Amino acid sequence: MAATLRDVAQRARVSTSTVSRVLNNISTNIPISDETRQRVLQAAHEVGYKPNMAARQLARQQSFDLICVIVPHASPSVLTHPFYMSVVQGIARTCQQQGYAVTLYFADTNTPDSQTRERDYGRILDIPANGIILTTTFRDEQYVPRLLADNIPFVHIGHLSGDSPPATHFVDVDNFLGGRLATEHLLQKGHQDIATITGDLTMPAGQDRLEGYQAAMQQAGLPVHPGWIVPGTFDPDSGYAGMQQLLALSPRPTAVFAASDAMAIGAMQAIQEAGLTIPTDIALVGFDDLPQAAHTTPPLTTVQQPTARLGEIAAELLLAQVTAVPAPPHIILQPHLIIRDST
Amino acid sequence: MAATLRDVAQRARVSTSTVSRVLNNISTNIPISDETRQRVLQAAHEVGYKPNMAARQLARQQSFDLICVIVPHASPSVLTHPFYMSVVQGIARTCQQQGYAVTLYFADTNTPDSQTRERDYGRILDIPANGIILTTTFRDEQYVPRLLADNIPFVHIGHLSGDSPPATHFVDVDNFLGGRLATEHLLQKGHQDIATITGDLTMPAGQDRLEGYQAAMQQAGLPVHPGWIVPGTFDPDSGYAGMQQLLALSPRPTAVFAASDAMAIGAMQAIQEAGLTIPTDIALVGFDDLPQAAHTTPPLTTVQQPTARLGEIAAELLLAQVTAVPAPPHIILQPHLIIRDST
DNA sequence: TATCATATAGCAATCGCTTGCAGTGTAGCG
DNA sequence: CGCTACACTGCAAGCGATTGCTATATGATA
Repeated sequence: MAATLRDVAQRARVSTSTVSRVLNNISTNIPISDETRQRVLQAAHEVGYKPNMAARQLARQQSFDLICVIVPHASPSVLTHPFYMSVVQGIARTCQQQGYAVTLYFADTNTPDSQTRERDYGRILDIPANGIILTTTFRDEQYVPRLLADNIPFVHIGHLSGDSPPATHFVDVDNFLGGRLATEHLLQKGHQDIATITGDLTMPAGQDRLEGYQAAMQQAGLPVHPGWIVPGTFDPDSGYAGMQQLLALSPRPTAVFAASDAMAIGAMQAIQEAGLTIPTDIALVGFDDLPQAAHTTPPLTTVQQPTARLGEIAAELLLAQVTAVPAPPHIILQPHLIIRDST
Repeated sequence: MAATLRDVAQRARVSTSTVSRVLNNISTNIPISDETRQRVLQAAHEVGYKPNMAARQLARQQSFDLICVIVPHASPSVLTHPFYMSVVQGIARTCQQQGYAVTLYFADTNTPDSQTRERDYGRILDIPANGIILTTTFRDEQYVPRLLADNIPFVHIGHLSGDSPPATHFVDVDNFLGGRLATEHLLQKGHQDIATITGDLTMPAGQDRLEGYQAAMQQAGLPVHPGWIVPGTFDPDSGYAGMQQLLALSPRPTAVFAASDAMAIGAMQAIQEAGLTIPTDIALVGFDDLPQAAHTTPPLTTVQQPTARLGEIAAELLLAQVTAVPAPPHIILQPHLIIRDST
């Protein structure tokens, strides 16, 4: 229903060529009289002309390659965003280098009813993208089969839970290893009574980090007091609450592994409010290496995820798929420990 | 040079229609023999076929509307990102609601030579966007005149320095007011010896916040000791360094207004390392209300910018422009003070 | 007055893909 | 054996904008 060049041309009583030339300002060296120009501009404005980008691209022989990144549009948990920003930046850098533009689609994760999902999925398909990157913590089991069926290239950052023979291309970090590294570091510091505040256990990342913790404890031959595993949600508030719960315990654990920096920061607050000091009274390890982790008091020991690299690799895998270049179906990145003063 | 449908068709010895139908899988209910399907798939793979999205969009009569957001690709200052993330989210929400997709272009701000700029500008124009949003702290005086000349709809978040009769559409927050609010709050708390760590003074935001501080001091009839204005860069390290500089002063200021939360956090570190406490020894106000500001010890009093709103309004102004709907050329948003425990 | 340069504007082909409709071959049915 | 039905495949007309080339005024010049 949108007005086309022809509509404008008819209204201005000129040809479409003329309209095109006017609207593109001074594209060629063909001169156009001021009077005609005004008439065209006027007409274009009157019919509310908006160029059809697809047609323009086609005619101009410009290529136009887009990668669509699906990110969660979660209003509350703002603190988790540096992760996405960094991943997106990694994706964008790689894509831009190869001449692809990147579009972000914020999918509604707050109301995960199937209707909303359906709407989001439709809108995503309306985006003329060559490929799609699904970001982590996206419980999109609903999307995956359809993308597969629709034959649309995509890769997933983070992998699906029960996806043992992985049908999809993905890149992920080894969260299990991360949890183990954090715990082993605490063990090396001589701690035995090590508690953990877990992430969202419905997500593989949360689950895997917990299992890493458990594996390290078990390997050290140490028992895990049942009260030492307190569930969190990755958010600072849950870290705060979880820590208060741990502080009430007796004997009190001497060290805590928080499955996210956000929770670690919340935990710090709780510890300091209780008049205890870090790391003397309680040692603390986080996970993520958020930018602010280096600027807490004391600076936080944490497990660093190569977030930008995650994005870069996701983009590389996807572009390989899009251009039919052989590439491994999935890659798992190793996190590593950043030792600061909280342990 | 890319392979087209016709190339595939010739290779597979079928018509383009058949190829199209195969590649779109099961689009219509027209059946295709398995043998043909295989042959087509094979051929497509061999010539490395990649669909031309523009042509597809055009033929399918799908509209395809894009808004391009230019954001700085600054490797070092990761801490400033929550701002952009929030702004982008505001933009995306609004755009998506109106059926526009959003693409991010990370422009290189690290090497601001004109060659890089030129390359970036060209690439941006290659993106088939209906309009462009330039984010703040972008010193893009180079872009603006060209966008104007090329007749491309755009709005700027934050305004250009010497742009008194504003030629461009923009949305901004009142940084001057923000600086004044912060300082006045400190004055109300009874402080007289108030120092400030400024932002990057080459940016309007940095300059305006400083002027707000100065205005408040002057209005209170208080002198500003020359050493009390220490220059920073918005980054935490500069806050740390700036604070050390202030701590060495005697008499020492009793309150500090840091022109960004990031710097405030750096300053906190310096204060606590010096064995002083906040707010008893030194009161501290930040600017931005980063997510982590609520989780520092003590929680940081700060000036909140309506970042998401900034993005929303930028998008609204742009879409109005794109669709030729009348709208004000620019809007200025009011920041407000969030009082926590650091004052 | 004839010729020619110049300024404007239009014609029509083209970009690569989709899709309604028509065409062909084969099998099944009476 | 003739005819209908079905399974496939191809033809060709668009989709909306761009642009090289041609056509028409208009005035200047010889």
